[in-house]
Amino acid sequence: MQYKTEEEFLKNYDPNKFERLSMTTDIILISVSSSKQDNYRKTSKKKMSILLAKRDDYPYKGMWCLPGGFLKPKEETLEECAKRVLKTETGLSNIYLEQLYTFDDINRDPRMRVISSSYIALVDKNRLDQKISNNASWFDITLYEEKDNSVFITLDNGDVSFSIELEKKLKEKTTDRYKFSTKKNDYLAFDHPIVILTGLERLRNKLNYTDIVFNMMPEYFTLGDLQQVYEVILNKKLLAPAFRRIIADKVEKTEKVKTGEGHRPSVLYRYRR
Amino acid sequence: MQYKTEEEFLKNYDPNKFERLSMTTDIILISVSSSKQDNYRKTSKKKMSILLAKRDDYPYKGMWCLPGGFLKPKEETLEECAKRVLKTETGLSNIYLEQLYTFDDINRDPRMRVISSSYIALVDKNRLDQKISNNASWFDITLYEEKDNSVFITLDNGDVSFSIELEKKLKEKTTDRYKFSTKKNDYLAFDHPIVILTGLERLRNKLNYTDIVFNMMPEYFTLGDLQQVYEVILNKKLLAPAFRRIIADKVEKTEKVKTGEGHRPSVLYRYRR
DNA sequence: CCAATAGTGTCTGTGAGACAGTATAAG
DNA sequence: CTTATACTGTCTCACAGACACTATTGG
Repeated sequence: MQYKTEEEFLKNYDPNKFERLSMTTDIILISVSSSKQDNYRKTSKKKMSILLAKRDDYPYKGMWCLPGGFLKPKEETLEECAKRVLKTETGLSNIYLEQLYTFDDINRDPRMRVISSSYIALVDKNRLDQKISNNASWFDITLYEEKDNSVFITLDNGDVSFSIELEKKLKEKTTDRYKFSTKKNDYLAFDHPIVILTGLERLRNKLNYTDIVFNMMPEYFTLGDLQQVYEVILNKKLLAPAFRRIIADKVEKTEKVKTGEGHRPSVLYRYRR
Repeated sequence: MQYKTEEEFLKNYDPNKFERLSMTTDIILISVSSSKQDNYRKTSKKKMSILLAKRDDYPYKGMWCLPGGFLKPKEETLEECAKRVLKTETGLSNIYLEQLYTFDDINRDPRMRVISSSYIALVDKNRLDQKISNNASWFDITLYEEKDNSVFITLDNGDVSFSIELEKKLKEKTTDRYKFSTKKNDYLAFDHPIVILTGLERLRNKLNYTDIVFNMMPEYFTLGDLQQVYEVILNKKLLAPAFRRIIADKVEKTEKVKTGEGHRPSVLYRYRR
């Protein structure tokens, strides 16, 4: 049928012309936590952690998954959907959010075709430690990569601890994009191991050329703390002088000082916007 | 209702539990073209171009848009959908493809809620110059950015030429992600000006830390050609010695030579995988 | 020979890696 | 005074920017 005007066309448009599907968002909420050491002099060790929720219904009942939810197509954008989920899980609404990737394997959800846009969210854990919803829990996450492209994710929430094995291969010779496939996983639902790995990889990359890290920091922090956050995300030790040179113009010194650590006090800095 | 097993749950699952929507893919097919100069001695000037299709139906009838199509949820992934579209438009099926971003403004399509995952595709234009479908056309694209964050896109297919004005602002203080908004546009359908800009930005970034550029090159090329491709994408002049140092280990010299240019012949190189 | 690009040699400045050294609190 | 971290000075090396220089072709 031919219409004369766009208005007329739209009035007669049948939205069922193309088959439809459901969409969800999955959120990788990342934070860095400190744990006190036994030796009173030593600084606290930092660990990266992500929030996981326990599935209390099928599919993947009893397994852990990234917080997420179905999109309400008439009402919200994907980012708004992600914000809604974050609000439910953490009580907070001003959390850094960034779209990561849209995962769309045909059988990634056994119920039906569901395409999921994943988001990275970064937060300073101290902002919400008591508020998270009771089906969710923080897991310390450790990556270990072998030379043969095996990748191991270890997750530990102090109560449960488990490992997942993935394989990493270059998708094209001419790109940086990796294709991950899960080799051994009895604990994480859906394609979430791959989502998590993709998210951590993005975070690692962005650390070097953005100020993204300050979304995970409190207002006042020492350069030692900041360096430890870098180290735990990049999974390698950095040298203090070089690190300080690099971030020098991103931070500003304050009058405050952090004392009581059993050694020389550390000046508190602030993010310079 | 409670089910005992996942199998039982799935058998009784109602896919209409969550409201559904349509998805599309949009493809930014990018290539670099040469145009002969009047002076026989001069090397050909290179331009970046993208493929646009003319809309022959509402909405946006008569305007230009990125090639794209609706996803068939039961049959294909987004990438397969993009490949299908590319095959129709160019006749080729082995084109570099990479997911860019999922655009999801609620009213981005006047017909109904449509979420679109955009893909970047790179090709050597010589591979397909005669094959493209007849509703599509290559447009040379030029970006011009003013200090006040205005961005101008100029598109020219030799027949039509038009400009679009956008505004660019940082989405968050702590990220590199820009938010674009269209200020003046009478020629490009949907949110495609923003999609294009996002795509070109991604391409520019990736040029520096991947081998992505070789997807746009023929098998044999001179370093001068390669440098010109870099220059047209980065929109700035490069110095030959520095450029050659940087790409030295990505390419390998061949026995072939390009002659007949009115000046010293140039050695042909090949991508070193 | 001329014009234009191809390709190389080398100086210089910047900035990261490395390491040694000084500073300072708690106990 | 010891221990552990905070913080700084400085050497070196790698490498990008810059520029000058040589090489080679078609006309």
